[in-house]
Amino acid sequence: MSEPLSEPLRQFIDAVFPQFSVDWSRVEPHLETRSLQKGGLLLREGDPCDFVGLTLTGCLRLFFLKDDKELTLFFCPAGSLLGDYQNLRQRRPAIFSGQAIEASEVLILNRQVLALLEAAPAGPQLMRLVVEFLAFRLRDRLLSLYRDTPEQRYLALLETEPELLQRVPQHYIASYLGLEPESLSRLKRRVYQRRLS
Amino acid sequence: MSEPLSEPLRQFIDAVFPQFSVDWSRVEPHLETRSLQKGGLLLREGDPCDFVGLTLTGCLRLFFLKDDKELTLFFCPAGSLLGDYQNLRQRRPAIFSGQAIEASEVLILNRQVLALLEAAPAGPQLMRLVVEFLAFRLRDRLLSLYRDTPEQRYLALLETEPELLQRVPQHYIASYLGLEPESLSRLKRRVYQRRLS
DNA sequence: AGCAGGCATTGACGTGGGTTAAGTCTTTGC
DNA sequence: GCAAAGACTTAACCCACGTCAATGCCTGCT
Repeated sequence: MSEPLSEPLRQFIDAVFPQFSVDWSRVEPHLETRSLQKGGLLLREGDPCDFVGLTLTGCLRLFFLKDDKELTLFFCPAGSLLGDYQNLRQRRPAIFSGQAIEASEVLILNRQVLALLEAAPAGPQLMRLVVEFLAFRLRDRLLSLYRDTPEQRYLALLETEPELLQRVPQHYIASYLGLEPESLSRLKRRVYQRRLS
Repeated sequence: MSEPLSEPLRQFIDAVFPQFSVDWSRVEPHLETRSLQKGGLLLREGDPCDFVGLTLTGCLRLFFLKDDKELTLFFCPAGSLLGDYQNLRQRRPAIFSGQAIEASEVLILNRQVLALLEAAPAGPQLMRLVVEFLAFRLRDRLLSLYRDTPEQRYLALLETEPELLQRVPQHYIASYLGLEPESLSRLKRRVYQRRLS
C-alpha cells in the first residue's frame, strides 16, 4: 500500500504553519487525485470553481484569456497551489484555466477538505497564512509586470528559474512574460548578441 | 467631545465581518491619527513598516520607485486601507511610499492594535478576511495591468471612478496607468478625436 | 504686478512589441 | 518512413510609448 493522500498536504502545511494539527483520518476520505495528460485541463474558465489543487508531480500553468490569446499567470510545478481562490471564495465561475504542461498529478482539495482544515483548532490561522501565501505570490507578479520590462523579466527568470526555461515550451514562457512568441525570439537574440560584445 | 477614534475602524470591520466583536475600550488607547498636508508622506520606502493606515479624509496614493520614477499602485480615498502589508508581516523595510494627494487624515493601526484585533475571539477570521480583501485588490490590479492596454485601463477608470479623474493630478493618473504623462495626454487626444467620428 | 515653478500639452525622433507571412526544424501519428 | 502538425525563428511593416525639448497655462509668492 502506498502513502496516504494526505501526506503531501501535510508537508505543504508543515512548511507554512508547523504548529497546525488536525485529525487527518477525517480528511483522508475526502481527498482525491487527478491525473492529467500533457495538455489536459484541470480547470476551465467559466467552470464553477470548488477546489484548489496541489501539484504532486509534473507541472501545470494557470492562464486566462485575453481576446483569443492565452495569458499565463503562474507556472505550478510540484508543490504549488493552483486554482482561482478568489472565485472559489465568492462562489463565482473561475476566470482562470489550469492546464498540464507535462503529464501531471494533482491533489484536489475540495470544499469539504477546506472546511475540515478551517474547522481545526488553528484553522483560521492556517487559512490566513495560505491566503497570505497566495497574496504574496500575486504581489510579486504584479510588481514584476508593473516595474520591469519584458527583457528584465526574462533575465530574472533565467536567473531564478533556469530549469523552467528548459521544461516549458517557449510560447508559454512568452505568454508568462507578457509577450508574443515572436517578440521573445527577438528579445533573446538581442540579449545574446549583446553578450558577445 | 468628538467621536472615538475606534469608530471608523468599527465601520470598516463591520463592512467585511459584521459578526466581529472586541473590547473596543482596550483598543482605543492605542489608536492615533496622523494629519498630512497635500504632498506629505505617511510612509517612506525603506522605513521599517509597523502599521497599516485607514484613510479618514482626503486621498493618498501608494507608490514605489522604478529607477528614478514613481509608479502609483493604488489610490486610497477615505475608507481605504493602505500600507505595505507584506513587509509589515515579514518585518522588512517598506518598499512602498504613501503620499497625501490632498490634505488628509489617516487612522494608524499599529502592531498593538493589530495584535488586539487578532487576539479577539474571531480575530483570525477577521485577519483572514482583511488579507483576502487586500489580495483581491492586488489581483484585480494585476489582471488589469496584464490583460488590458493603457487605453482600456483609462476608459475603465473613466467608467468606474470618474470622480478620481477630477480629484487627482494627471501625472499621478498616468503613473497609475503605467504611462508617462506625455503618453496619457496623447492617449486622451486619440480617444476624444475618435469620439468625434 | 511680476516672476518662478509646476503641470499639461504638443512635436520630433528612436525603439520595442504586435501582426502577418514565410521558412526551418522537430515532433507526432499513421 | 512519411506526411502532417506544431514550435521556433526571421523579416517587414505599423503603431504606441519613452525621451527630450519647447510652449503655454495656472498658481502661489514676493
